Amino acid sequence: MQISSKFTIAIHLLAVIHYLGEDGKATSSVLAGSIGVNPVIVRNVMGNLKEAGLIKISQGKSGITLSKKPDEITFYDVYKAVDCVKEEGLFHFHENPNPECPIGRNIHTAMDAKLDRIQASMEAEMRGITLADVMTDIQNELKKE
Amino acid sequence: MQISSKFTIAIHLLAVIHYLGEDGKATSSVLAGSIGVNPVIVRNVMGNLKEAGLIKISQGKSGITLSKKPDEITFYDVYKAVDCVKEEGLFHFHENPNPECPIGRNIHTAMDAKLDRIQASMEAEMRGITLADVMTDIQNELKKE
DNA sequence: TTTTCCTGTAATCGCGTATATTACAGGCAG
DNA sequence: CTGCCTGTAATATACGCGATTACAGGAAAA
Repeated sequence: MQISSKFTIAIHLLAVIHYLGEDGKATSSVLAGSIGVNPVIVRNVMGNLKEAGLIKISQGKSGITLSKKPDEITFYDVYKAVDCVKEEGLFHFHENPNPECPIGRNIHTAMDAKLDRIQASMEAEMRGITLADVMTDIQNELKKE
Repeated sequence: MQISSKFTIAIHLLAVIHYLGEDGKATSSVLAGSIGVNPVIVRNVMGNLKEAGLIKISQGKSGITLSKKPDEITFYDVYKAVDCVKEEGLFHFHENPNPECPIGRNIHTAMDAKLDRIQASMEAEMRGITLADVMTDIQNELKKE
């Protein structure tokens, strides 16, 4: 099991948009070229990011730009925007525990809060990492070249 | 995307085994009945838990027992035992970023450590929760009935 | 030792989800 | 107006999860 690549695609997307800057020629085809996936996937992810208010899209001979500064865009924002993990939560609970069994009819109550805590801890870590951190690391790599 | 129910099945399994106790008639069929899944799934999960040294299995007219005390079995132990999340990590990275693009050829380096940190934070939380915590909550629920 | 039940495991099936791909309608910029 | 781009639907393919059947082998109990 893995979290859909839509998440890393979205971060990559934002990084390229920021790198190209205001006047940049960021289109779904250009972005798809850098990321190595189909342009339609990029357009879908772009749609998610737009709904979440992270980017601005203009049509025609366009130009896609960030709506916020890189240090205001957290991994959590992106993760929520692309909706990789559904409402039911990160953990798939087996659905038919036996209510005739003392464990079966209480296992859900006993575990739900604990699973939520685990997921919350992951999401908290995500709130502490921003697009700016990624850009810094990329620029450090580029200097080495 | 969700983490396979093998994880919650495994916890449920351990809870029933502990509840039935040493002389308990815990077999894959009995366990499957409480959990509400196919016995073969239970046997596979049992195999994982056995490899990880969490339970002892004897064949014939059997009896499955815990190898450790409930407060020595953490969620992390179980999660690792059932191998829900593969070696490549929790996040699925898009596989073909373009090396001709300055972002494309550095995005992996820039993100890997960050993704690991997120996963590590989740796993750390898991180390702090044990089977004993689950048993306590279940017993509290049973008292209410 | 024989019987009986249980585990271990392979093979197959159905289903849902991820990603790719094609196609086309609609919108904005030049 | 024209050309390029986005938005989105429809479809195809691949893969993983869980269900199910089937059977070989082993250990306990008689």
